[in-house]
This record gives sequence, C-alpha cells and structure tokens, in this order.
Amino acid sequence: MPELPDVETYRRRLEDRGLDRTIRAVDVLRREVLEDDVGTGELEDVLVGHQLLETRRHGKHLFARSGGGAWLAFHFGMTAELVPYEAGEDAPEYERLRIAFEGPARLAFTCPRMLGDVGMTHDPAAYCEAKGLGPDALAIDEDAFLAYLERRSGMIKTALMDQRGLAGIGNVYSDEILFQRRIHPATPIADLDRDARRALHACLRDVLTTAIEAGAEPDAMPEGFLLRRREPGADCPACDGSVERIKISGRSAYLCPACQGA
DNA sequence: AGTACCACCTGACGGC
DNA sequence: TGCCGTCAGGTGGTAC
Repeated sequence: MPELPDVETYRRRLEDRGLDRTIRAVDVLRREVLEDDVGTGELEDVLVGHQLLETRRHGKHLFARSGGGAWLAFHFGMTAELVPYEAGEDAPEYERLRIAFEGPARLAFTCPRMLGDVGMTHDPAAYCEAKGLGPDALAIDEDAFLAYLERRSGMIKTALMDQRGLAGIGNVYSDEILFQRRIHPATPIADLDRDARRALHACLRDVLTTAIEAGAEPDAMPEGFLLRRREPGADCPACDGSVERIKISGRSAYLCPACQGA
C-alpha cells in the first residue's frame, strides 16, 4: 500500500520504534533488496554501533540518517513495509532486511514481491533529484501545481501519478482525489479550468492528510472515501451507482461513472 | 510528449 | 487437491 500516506505512516513508526537506539547488527536476508551500489559491508559500517537519528520522507521514499554518516533510503515498491517487532516474537513474513538494536527491539523491512529496495545516500535531496522525483505532493504549493499542469497534456490521472511531476501519489490515491472532485480519471488536463485545478490541489492535500490521520488504514477513513470500496460492482459511497474498474495505460482505475461523468 | 504494452517477482484468489 | 488464469497499490524500458 505504499503511497504517500502509507510511507508517512512508516516514517512515524520508524520515529517511534527505530530512533535513538544503538544498532547491534544488520542482517540482509535477501541481498536483492539492496540497491546495486550498496554492499552489506558498507551497510554494516554505516549502521552497526550507531543510532538512527532523524527521518525524512519525500513522496514515496523514506530516509533515515544514521550516526554512522549516511542516510538509508527506503523504497517500498508495491508491497514492502517497515515492521517493528521484538526478539522472541515471530519475525514478520517476508522479512528481507533486519535491523537488530541492542535489547529486544527489531525493525524489519518486509518485501513479499521483491519490488522495493533499500539504498544509501549522503544527501536525500540529491538522491531524489537523481531519481528524477518532482516535489513532494504535500509540499507543492498551488502556484507550482498549476504550473505543473500547465506544462503537460494528457489525462489528469496520469499527471497526478507521475513521480517526476509530483512525488507521492499512486494509483489508489489518484483515484481517490479524482473521485472526491467528481472528475473522470481520463479527463484531459486541458478540459479542467483554473478553478477546477485549484480545487484539485486543495483536494489532494485534504485527501492525503486525511489518509495520514487515519494511519493509511482504509477502515479508519471517512465513509465517503472510494478506496474503501475498491472493487467492481461495489456501492458508490456517494450515490446509488456502483463502482467500475477501467484500464488507463495498463493500470486499473476505479471510479463511479455516475458521479464522475460517463 | 503521451500512451500502450511488456517486464520485473511473488503471492492470493476464483473457477474448473 | 491441483492447475491455470488473472490481478495486485511500484517502477522502468521500448516502440508507436
């Protein structure tokens, strides 16, 4: 589930359960989760005997600064997660990398599908730039958002999901934002007037902050959220219609045709 | 530039 | 029970 609200939730989890504890060991259970330029030895040098001191999030990327002089960079792919647990408890399923702190605390990077990864950097901002990431979706202001839409064409959903333009929004939350504005996901950007674009920016902030407050848990989100009804034929949370799944450039988009026009 | 499509890798689920 | 197809919220590359 790792879009911006999920990653922000992991960040808070890491703040709670991973900072200011001395790291005793780091175990890489599956080497493939490390980015190509990161070796296990290097990872140990940076972590073991040190503490994680601060966190940062940019879009779907999470960073943690080690007292050992570098930042860890977590990227979650479709299914990765950060799971704190304690020695003595069963390790979470699909644990791929484990940080063992002195005492019982453990922090697992789990990744069933192996599409996430862990990297290292000396500068998160430079790292994001190298990845081509645009501004964080919660940091971009209205003017910058309008300017972004101004310089591209095509479908609105695609623009919201493009990490180079706006970092943090993925398939689920782009659908949610567009549903809340009653905009069909395939709507050409050119069809949205200035007021609609401004409202979209405000809505995107609302949806993301509401989701963060709910801990990125669908069941804890407002009844009116589409993401709680993400299956074809489900009842629309806002009208008598039902939820439909369509394909937009190969991805599943969910919407209510009655609310969001054809 | 934008879009469709395939690939990556693994798991869950429904149908027969 | 077993096999098969389909789908999954991420990204990245290619070809039109």
